[in-house]
Amino acid sequence: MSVSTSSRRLMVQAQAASGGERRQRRRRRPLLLRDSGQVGAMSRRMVRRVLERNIEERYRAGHIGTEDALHLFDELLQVAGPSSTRAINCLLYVVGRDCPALGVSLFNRVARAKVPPHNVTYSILIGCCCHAGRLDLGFAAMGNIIKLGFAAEAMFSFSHLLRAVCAENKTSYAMDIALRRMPEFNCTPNVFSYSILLKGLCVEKRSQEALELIHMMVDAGGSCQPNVVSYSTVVDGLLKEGEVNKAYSLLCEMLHQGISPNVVTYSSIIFSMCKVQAMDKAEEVLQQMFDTGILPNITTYNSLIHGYYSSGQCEEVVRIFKKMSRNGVQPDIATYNIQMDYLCKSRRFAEARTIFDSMAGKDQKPNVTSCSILLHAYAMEQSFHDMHCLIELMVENGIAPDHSVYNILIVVYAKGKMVDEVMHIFTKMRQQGLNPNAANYGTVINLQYWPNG
DNA sequence: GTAGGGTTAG
Repeated sequence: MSVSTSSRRLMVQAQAASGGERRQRRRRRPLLLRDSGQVGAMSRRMVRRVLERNIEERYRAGHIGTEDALHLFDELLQVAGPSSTRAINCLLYVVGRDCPALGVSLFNRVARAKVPPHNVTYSILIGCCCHAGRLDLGFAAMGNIIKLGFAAEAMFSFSHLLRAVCAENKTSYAMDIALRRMPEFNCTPNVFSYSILLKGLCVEKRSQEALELIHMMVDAGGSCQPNVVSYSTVVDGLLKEGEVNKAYSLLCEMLHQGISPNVVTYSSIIFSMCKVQAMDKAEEVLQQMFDTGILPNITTYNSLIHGYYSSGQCEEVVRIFKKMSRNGVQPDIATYNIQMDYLCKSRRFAEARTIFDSMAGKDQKPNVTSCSILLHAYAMEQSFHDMHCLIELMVENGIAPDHSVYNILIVVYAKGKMVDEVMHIFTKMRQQGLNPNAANYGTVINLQYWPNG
């Protein structure tokens, strides 16, 4: 399957999403070439060089937004030549980061221009395909990389694919790609590739295999030794599966290798302790962090806040908030969501709504999780009017429903034996590119609802 | 241009 042909639908979607942006962009004056007469006066090559240098400098300084990148892309493509690859990569990366589907469509324009394909350009393209949920296009692009003879240097492209394959819970397949196929192309997996596999195994609750893989890395004794990310990933996986002793042994192995735990390692340990409401132990680890000069961040504090709420120790939550404030750590969206969830579970819906409404003012716009928490509360109360208003608010603010939101709606409709509505939810999910998950099917089965039964 | 920790549904 060729990328340019099979991504046509994606391009149409991207262009529709940008609201005919391209037409508007053409009408705007160029950012750098203020007078088209200048183009005639200066040589094409000189214009190109100025533009390329400007783009690269602004990119390095982090001064290019998506809109700017789109305008600069139009300008650069008019004069682009073989030297433009680096500047084009900067622009593709910026656009693809915000709107991956648009990144794919820009790549197709690059492919038609007189700019030779480059390994980095392809890796950005593959990243866009994967983020747009089009792994098929990502693999098609990898086919092109192999044909062009870039495979040996395609580490970044492989990383994108490995991550996307693992995200589909197909870590065994990702392992086959990394450990068998990549070496066949003389592309040896690096510590990033291994970390992706380790994380994939842990997510699939195969942390024992992750442990074996990390030991395999050590035993191989090559240049690809596990680092703090690899170890923290597996320690986290083991703890989440309740393998506390194995996690502790691995931490000792890490220290023995001369690798010190960092804020992520500590936060992961604190999270596991909070999860089982071992708050005293979590506080001991927190103190150990301070003693070793590693400062907790908002993720660390959120675990503690959640732990104290779950164990009904609200006064301790107040203490943690004060401690956070003293240490200059601001609450983030997850903090507010944890608070809202606690309030909703205590049936204090109005207070939860107050937090929800105040979030935007605190520069923390509610996300799909915030909406899901509130929607669930309304569903429990059978407040259909509030549910309806909240869904409208989500649409207005461009917050796409996720599995959780749909599940709440499935429960509501299934409880009311509203067969057509339940089927409609499943259809809507698929239209949005969301496959109903085990929880969604489980909901229907648990409610003894069966469309043809 | 690639990797790790926290919040929601059943």
